[in-house]
Amino acid sequence: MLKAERQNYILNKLFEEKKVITTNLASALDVSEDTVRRDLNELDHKKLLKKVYGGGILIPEKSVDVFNIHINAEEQKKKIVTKALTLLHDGQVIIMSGGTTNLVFAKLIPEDLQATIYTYSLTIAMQLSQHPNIDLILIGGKMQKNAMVTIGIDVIQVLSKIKADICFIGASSINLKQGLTETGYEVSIVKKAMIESSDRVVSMFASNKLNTKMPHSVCDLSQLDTIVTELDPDDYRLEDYRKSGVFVL
Amino acid sequence: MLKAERQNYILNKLFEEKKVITTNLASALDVSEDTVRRDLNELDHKKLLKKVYGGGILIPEKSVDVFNIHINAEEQKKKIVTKALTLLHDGQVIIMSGGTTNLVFAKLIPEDLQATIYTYSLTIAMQLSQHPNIDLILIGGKMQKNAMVTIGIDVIQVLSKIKADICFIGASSINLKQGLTETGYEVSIVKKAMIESSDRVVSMFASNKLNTKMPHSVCDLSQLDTIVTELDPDDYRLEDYRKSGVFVL
DNA sequence: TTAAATATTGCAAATAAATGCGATTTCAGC
DNA sequence: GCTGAAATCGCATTTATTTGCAATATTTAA
Repeated sequence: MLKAERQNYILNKLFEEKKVITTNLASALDVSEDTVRRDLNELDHKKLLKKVYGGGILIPEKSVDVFNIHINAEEQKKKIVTKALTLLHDGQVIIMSGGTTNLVFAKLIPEDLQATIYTYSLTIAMQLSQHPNIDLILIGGKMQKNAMVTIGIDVIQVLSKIKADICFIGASSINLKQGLTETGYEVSIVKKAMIESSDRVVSMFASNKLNTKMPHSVCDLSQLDTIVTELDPDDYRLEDYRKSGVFVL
Repeated sequence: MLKAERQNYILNKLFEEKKVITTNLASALDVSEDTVRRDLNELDHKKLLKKVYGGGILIPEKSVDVFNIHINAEEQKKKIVTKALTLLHDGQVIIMSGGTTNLVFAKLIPEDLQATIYTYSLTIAMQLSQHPNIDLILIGGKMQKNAMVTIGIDVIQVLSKIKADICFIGASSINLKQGLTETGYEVSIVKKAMIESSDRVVSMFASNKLNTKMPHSVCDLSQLDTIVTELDPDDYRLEDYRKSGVFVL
């Protein structure tokens, strides 16, 4: 029997029975336990099973990964969004875009805030569903899969009917001349609509987004009311933005 | 029994019952209490549970982590939904309700299926966003927070405009006289709308839902085309359902 | 085809892990 | 602070794994 055959047998057995036992395999395959262990080690190394003391088990589901959202530079983001918490008040109608910065923001929204929040981001909606006092409306539409947000005409339509007090908008890129810009066309359109529907527009982003540019325009700097970064508002890198009239938090 | 299996058992028990008792586990697993304690210590150390005097409990923050979805009796559900996979075909327009059974279904939908899927469940939408060939539309509306689904007039309105080939509908309860019934009024309304919009109605559920009843009616048995349980279609417990004309898979 | 290089396998000894038991300590609740 | 239940500790036993090594088998290149 070929080694490959043997390993196939082991994997089949594993799928059938959810586990394999070293000693059983050894006698079933009529090879020594050492050989079986070596096979198990190889398969484990190839991530085809998980070797455990006494045998092997199925690899713990990898498809649940969708729900395992990784937040880059979480500490920095916490610093940013904490500043923005002061902008929240009871009774507000709020629109939130997607992105992990907004997700961190959502996590830190105080338990007792009573507000209505619209979002088209699935992750943000899931996070906010933890807040008992928030009236949460998820804006539906076609899913933009990688970003876990809805996009398209349906989203625009809903947004056009809202009148919000404030919106929190993530940013791919910002610079003095073009203002906010986005990688994707569809997202840029949705963000435009968000801005249209909001009395006050707040954008939160890390300072490395400053003075960068993406293909699709969202809005001028003049349409932003407040920007929030991890920098001190007096930082020289923000000077030009302050001068342009936007409030720097 | 492998140590890994045992620890899995403990974790499952924990998610199901929110706590585990050392002595109970010892007798259920037929090992000494010391072994159980050692397992609990390991799991505690891996932050998979919190060991307390007398047993273990869910980790306080983990249990409120919205993104950590626990699927009860996953194996049973896999068995159910695997049967239903045969109902899928390229080009279909599909509506899916929420629930963990449908979530398991979503996970098992083949990579290469080309279809349009409508859902108002955030978890299902997130799961399906893994599938490159599925056109995914999330139906927006007010969030029903505990279930992670949208509900209300907006959902009904969108559903009323769809014409789907097939819908997959979870079930809280089913019995011969009242048909499908639900715990919540709002969800029952949404499910009614789903059924209205679909040519074919499929309900998947575990056999323990058979012959139970909840306050809010969804539909008669006659409106269901197919039901899928983990039982053999010939099982005597399904006999009356078969006789009523519904197809039992 | 043959010889050297390489890979696979089984064995034995050494090592490590898992488990249960008794003695002792800690804990929760009165 | 007392008491019984639960946890910890140390230890012995069992069981599984690792490692080095030698015997085969398989591949590679001349």
